[in-house]
Amino acid sequence: MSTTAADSYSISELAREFGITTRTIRFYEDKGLISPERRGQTRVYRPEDRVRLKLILRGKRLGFSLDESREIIDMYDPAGGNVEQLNRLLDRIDAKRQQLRQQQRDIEKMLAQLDDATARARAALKEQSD
DNA sequence: ATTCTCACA
DNA sequence: TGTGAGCA
Repeated sequence: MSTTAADSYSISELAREFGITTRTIRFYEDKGLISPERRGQTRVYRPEDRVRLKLILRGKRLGFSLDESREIIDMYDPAGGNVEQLNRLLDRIDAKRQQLRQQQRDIEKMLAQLDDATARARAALKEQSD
């Protein structure tokens, strides 16, 4: 393992590992999703910070906002089975699914309107040639 | 190389 | 939701 010391990571190590910029990691901290320790001025990330970062990225892939991800991640209880957290996650996924379906309906309506506009424009052109 | 702040999309 | 610049 390329660890610096007692299971800690630097911001650049995490950035490299997850394919994001150090800027992004500091941004997440600013939004309250991660709270690394400080050794003087520099941030020292522990394994649990690394896990949180991984969960943030996972939430992003699922289409969750940082606020949504934070709400879910903050419920994680290292002890216990995290029943409440998992139920919250299921609720959020359900809401996201409904949101996507609504967007899907909206897109279909817009496509239909474009079809309509196309038909009208073509009809108008045809009258020119007649 | 790291931190912070301000501006910007 | 991030990024870039300029500073210390």
